[in-house]
Amino acid sequence: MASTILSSNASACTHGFIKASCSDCNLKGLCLPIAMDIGDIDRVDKIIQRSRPLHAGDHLYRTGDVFRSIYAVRSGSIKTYLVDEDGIEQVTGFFLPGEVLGFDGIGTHSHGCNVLALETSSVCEIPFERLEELSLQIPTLQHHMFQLMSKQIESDHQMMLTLSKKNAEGRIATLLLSLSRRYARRNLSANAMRLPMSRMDMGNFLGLTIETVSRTLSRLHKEEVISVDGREIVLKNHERLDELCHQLQ
Amino acid sequence: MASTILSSNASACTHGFIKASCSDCNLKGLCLPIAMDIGDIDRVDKIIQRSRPLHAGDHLYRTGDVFRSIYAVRSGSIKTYLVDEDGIEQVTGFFLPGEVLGFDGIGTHSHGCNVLALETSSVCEIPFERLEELSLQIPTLQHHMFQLMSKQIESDHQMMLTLSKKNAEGRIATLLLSLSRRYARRNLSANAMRLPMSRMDMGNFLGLTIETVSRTLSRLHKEEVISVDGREIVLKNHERLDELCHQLQ
DNA sequence: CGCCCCATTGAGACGGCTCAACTTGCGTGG
DNA sequence: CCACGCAAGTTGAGCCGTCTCAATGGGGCG
Repeated sequence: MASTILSSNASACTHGFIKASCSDCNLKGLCLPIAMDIGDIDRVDKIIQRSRPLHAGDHLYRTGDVFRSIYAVRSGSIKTYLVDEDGIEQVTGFFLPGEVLGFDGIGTHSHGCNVLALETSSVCEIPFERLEELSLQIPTLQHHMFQLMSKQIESDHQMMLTLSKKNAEGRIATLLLSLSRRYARRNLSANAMRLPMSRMDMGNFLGLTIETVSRTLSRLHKEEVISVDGREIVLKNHERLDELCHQLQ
Repeated sequence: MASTILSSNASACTHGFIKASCSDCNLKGLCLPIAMDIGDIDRVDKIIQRSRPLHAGDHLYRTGDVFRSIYAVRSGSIKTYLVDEDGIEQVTGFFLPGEVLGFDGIGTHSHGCNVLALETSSVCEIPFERLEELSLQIPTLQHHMFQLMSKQIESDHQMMLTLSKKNAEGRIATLLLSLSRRYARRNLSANAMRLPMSRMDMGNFLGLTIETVSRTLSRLHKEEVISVDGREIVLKNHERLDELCHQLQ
């Protein structure tokens, strides 16, 4: 509950999408380089388009849409997912405020996945051609773009390890700790949180059925490692969760 | 067998690591942008370091090494893998001639994975700081870098789908078709190939045990979808492999 | 030859999936 | 206001695919 209040405060101050600017944004250390100087921040700020909020279930873009922009999440939460030829879906990531998405599709000029808001969310749209031009002029910005993409690749590789080697408990624990760390980075509680996604989305992302997700959360609750009430989660034993992360198969 | 000869010919003409240059290299359309003009290719060529070949089992770099360069494979084959705190390994990719690796570690300034030659291989080392400088001057080069990283991200996401949703046959079929397409791009046979990796590496990459890999290959052989003789593989029924790729769980 | 590594094959165990029943919360409409 | 339907989540029982453990075969090399 506490975290809900905090996060709606946080979004309140970024929701004013007429006046908002990067230099005022409390997320700027996350999506832009910390070391970037104020003049350069303003140059980036000028190309960014702040649109009205997305509602839960709204698509930001879909597979095959022309690639024009990347996006920074300002408030809410976003999931990205693939749909293959047979309609099989794979959730490929969850994105929280301060995180940047949309790097798929630079290669082919059309987006390679679907992107959807899990709750009311707002994003900053960054037209990619203009960002490229600016990156030619601002070396730290070019470097920052490489960094963001590099981190995405590293985290995708960690996910491959999770999917390939861990059992159900390890996968759930890994996701919970990842969310916890990402909330903490924004000075929100590392322990109490409201999950932005359904059991279905968690299971899909982690390669598990919703029944297994549900059973695993119940077991962790019974063992007092976490406490679960619907989407409200409290992490009660980080050490134990860490151990579970390294559990195999 | 035929493919072995072809590929050793291909490496013969790139192995001359004293005179080799990007403009002579028959892989240049793969690792450098096709549209790049000759003068710019020469500027890239000047910063590239061509070192002596790696032998099977040699590491190109290891987790924690200072990040200085990215690498283009000229001949042979390379695997990248993570090792987590408990020593669990996860193979995160195989790289063939013309493919570029090493994008991990831009963010943290130290490499996030281990990289090892599966057979005698040679690589072009591209010092990253100088590449960044050049990218500021050559817009197509900057764009190409973004494209390469974007494609890496997209293929990692496909891998997440494979690991999360497909059964053993689907995973094997997906890997075989991926290798086949990548050989074909270099004008090698799309059907007959020699696998560069052991069953162990295949299994590790695909989240399967070597026993399951072996059994699955044997079954596909018996059903005449492929023919297997150790590491020599012939794809005999691409359509059936395609079907298997979409098989679930 | 004997050793080691890699691969293959078989038998049994087990984790997560499938199917199914039930609960809970929420929005709609009588 | 309650009845109803619907979506999301929980829980149980049984099944199945892959893992584990173990034995065996073959190729390269000292």
